Amino acid sequence: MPSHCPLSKVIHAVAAKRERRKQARPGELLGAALDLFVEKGYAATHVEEVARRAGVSKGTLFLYFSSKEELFKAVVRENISGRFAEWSEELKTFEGNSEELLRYCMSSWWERIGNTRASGIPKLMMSEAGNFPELVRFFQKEVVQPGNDLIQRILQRGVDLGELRAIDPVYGIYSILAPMVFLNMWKHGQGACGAARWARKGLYAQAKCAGAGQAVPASVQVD
Amino acid sequence: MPSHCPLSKVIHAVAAKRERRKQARPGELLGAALDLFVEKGYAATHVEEVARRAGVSKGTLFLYFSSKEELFKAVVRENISGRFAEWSEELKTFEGNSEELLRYCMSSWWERIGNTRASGIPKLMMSEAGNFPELVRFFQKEVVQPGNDLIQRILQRGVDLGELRAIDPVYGIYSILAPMVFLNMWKHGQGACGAARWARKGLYAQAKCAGAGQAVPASVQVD
DNA sequence: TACACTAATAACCCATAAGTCAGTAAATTC
DNA sequence: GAATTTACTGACTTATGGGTTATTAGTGTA
Repeated sequence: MPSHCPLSKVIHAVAAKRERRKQARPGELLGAALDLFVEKGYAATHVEEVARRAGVSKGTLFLYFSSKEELFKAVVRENISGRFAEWSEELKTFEGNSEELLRYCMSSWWERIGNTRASGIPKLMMSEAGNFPELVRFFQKEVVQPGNDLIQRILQRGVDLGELRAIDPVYGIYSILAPMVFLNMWKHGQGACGAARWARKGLYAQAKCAGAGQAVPASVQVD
Repeated sequence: MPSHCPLSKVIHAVAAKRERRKQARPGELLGAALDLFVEKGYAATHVEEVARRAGVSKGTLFLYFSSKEELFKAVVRENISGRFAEWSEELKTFEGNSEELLRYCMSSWWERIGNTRASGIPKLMMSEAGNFPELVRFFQKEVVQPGNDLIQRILQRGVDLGELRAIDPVYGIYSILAPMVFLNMWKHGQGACGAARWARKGLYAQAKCAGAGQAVPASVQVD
């Protein structure tokens, strides 16, 4: 390469010139943010890195999201709580008995959240909640509470149809959520630490023992 | 309070004057560090706060520990890996059958680690390992590997005495560790996030189902 | 009381990362 | 094609936190 042609110039020539794509930016930023939050956690993810991965500058990120916290909330809404309305609608019009409905809900949870990048978010919340109380409040209000309500409606529907006995609703919610949350923690804990690897076979056996093996589709590859 | 007597002077008078206690410092610093690491995680714990809680300045902390990383390693050695030698000795001289030995080991693990502040460390490692690979290497070498070896020796002893069949050692180690690690994650995940609270009853049932209910003393209060 | 030794401190340095803003250039309008 | 709008940038500010060091002061000895 001739000396009058510095490397930076070449790189600059290759790199895309600055484009104006107002429509696409938020989605690209949310995608990059989800990747990094799940991979490194909330505190360890830096907004500048998110911006870089989305192909924009840090300033541009703050043009679309007013703070790191708002960025995270938007990620959660896009990937988790935003899905609840859809489910709620499906529940209203579902034809079929309670067993079918429960199977359907578990399957679609797995397809839409459990088996996607978004499944790292609950693990992140459990790991870092102690340091970010505002995020806990948000997550509780936006995810935990609506999720509980949804399950409770499913159970109530079963009771009303005479298909389920009138079990303590709290216990019913636990019974459904425990294996789901558990599988999630499991999935995202394993790579993190050698200690987790100890527990693989044993924990999977426990999950199956508690019924998760049936509830979650066969496509679940815990290993 | 008269104006010639500023508050800072009063506080200074009440605060202990700077004492020279070379013997006591390391222990006090390690204690404070353990508290904060378990409560807030590795990254979110600041050395200055550790020093303050131990009643010294930040400079003094670095007099006894060369870096934050060394401080953390010392905490792990003091509270976890340091105990292994003791156990190893006990194992050599233990009189009794394998069932008694296993029960004894589980009980003493619970007393010395599982039911103490130190039990938060494995949870911390699983949460933050992704961001601190050097700590993972350390933990693997100093805790995971020796722990595995210890259990394997116990199992081998049982096989040699004709009390246990020659099970796949990897599987044997899993079977013993899984419920222990699991209970630990459980214990330290619950306070952190609302999501954890979903799983309480369900997970405890699973732990019991996998045998942890027997292995761990009745004093275990998961709630 | 004087002196030597060293535990302890507080002010400092430096790197990092969240958030800001004045300026730049791509689109759009006339 | 000149004027206007606005998506975008990168250098800046500010705060924080790990680590260093010159100085202070407690303690033991003569």
